[in-house]
Amino acid sequence: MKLEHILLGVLLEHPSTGYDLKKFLDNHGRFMRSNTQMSQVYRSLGLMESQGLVTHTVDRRPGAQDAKTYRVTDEGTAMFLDWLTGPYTPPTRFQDPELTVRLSFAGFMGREELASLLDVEIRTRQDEIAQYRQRDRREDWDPAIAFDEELAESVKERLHRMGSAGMDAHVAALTELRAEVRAGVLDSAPILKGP
Amino acid sequence: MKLEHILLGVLLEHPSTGYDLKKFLDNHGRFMRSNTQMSQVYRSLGLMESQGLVTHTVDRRPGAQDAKTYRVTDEGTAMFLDWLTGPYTPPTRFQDPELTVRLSFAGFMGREELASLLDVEIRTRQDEIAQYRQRDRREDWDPAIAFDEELAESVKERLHRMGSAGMDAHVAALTELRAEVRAGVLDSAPILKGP
DNA sequence: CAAAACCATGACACAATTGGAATAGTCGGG
DNA sequence: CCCGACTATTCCAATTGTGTCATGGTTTTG
Repeated sequence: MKLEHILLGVLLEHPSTGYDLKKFLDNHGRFMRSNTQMSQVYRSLGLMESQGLVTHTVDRRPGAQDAKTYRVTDEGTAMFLDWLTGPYTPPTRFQDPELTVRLSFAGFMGREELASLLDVEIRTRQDEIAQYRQRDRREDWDPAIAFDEELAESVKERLHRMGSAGMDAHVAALTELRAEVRAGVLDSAPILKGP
Repeated sequence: MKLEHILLGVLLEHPSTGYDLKKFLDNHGRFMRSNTQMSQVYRSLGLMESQGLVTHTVDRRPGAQDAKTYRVTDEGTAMFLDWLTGPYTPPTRFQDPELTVRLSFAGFMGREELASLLDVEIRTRQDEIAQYRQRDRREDWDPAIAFDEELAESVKERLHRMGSAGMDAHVAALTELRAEVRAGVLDSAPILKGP
């Protein structure tokens, strides 16, 4: 996951200062990325500005330090959209934030794009489930130092169950979402926007 | 997650070649780390060897490329154990592999160590749950480009539910495991090792 | 009132990691 | 005969991680 993409997406929703972005990453955005430092945010922002992806305007705060509000340029928007709707290669670990990040910016996608993104993910994980359905241990080892085999076995067993259950839940939730989106694609155009 | 630690742990269970390690990371170890490249494995191995954490013996394969079998040295073992039983700082994202990796090597830990590792994780996540129990949206924005608000909302809603449910399941599973381990601590010493 | 926490930016630096491509050769199977 | 598995290694650019230093105002809270 590139920090760049996250930042662009957030800035597209509303222009912010570096500090705001950092706060976002610590709160709402905490599922997108672990442990982001201030310096990373500022560095990334500076870099992106030098590449013409964002610009800033100075926000004078009388008595306090000036704040810089960043917004995305047209090139930045293009680059973000290219990434967002571009090819998605599911990471090995389904828990990795790749998909979550993209889904967080679903508002910038078309429904078909979203649907096909979900399809790719779901297919991938279903294949994995099929492939690794049965817990395939590898028995043969001889650890060189003290090793509590009983403990190791029971922890691994549970880890495996946690993983499987997690993957199942993941697929189930995405499948539901996909169904919703598919339904939306078919009859959302004529649907009115609510009360 | 340092690749180094994973590699040391795996090598402690049984000596392997770089190629074997890569295969492990793609199969059994796929929950520990995404998309590991050959080059990373070999580089890491080389580095560790230069630091005296591992050594290799050449495994001559007549006609084909020699294979190098790596094993962990005493320093390597010490360093691994230091890390494994050392302080654990839960990452922001509970889905991050930090804990999984440590748990995968539970066989090298004592039961008390394992129990306290679990305690740290469980406490951390419970606090997070308490803190972010209610979905706190941030309504105020004005996206600069086309934005499907309805879609965004429904995806975010589901993402949030997936996250919460995942976290709950995580905590529940770890709590069960902890209970097992605690029970084990109390009456495992006198327990006999089986038939 | 004093300490802590929040608001705000940004340079600099080094280590470490990532992701990818390129290179080279054997062996077994279809 | 071609392809995939097996085995190893090197190089590079780009990112990340982490941390430090520097600066100084405002708000909350004990």
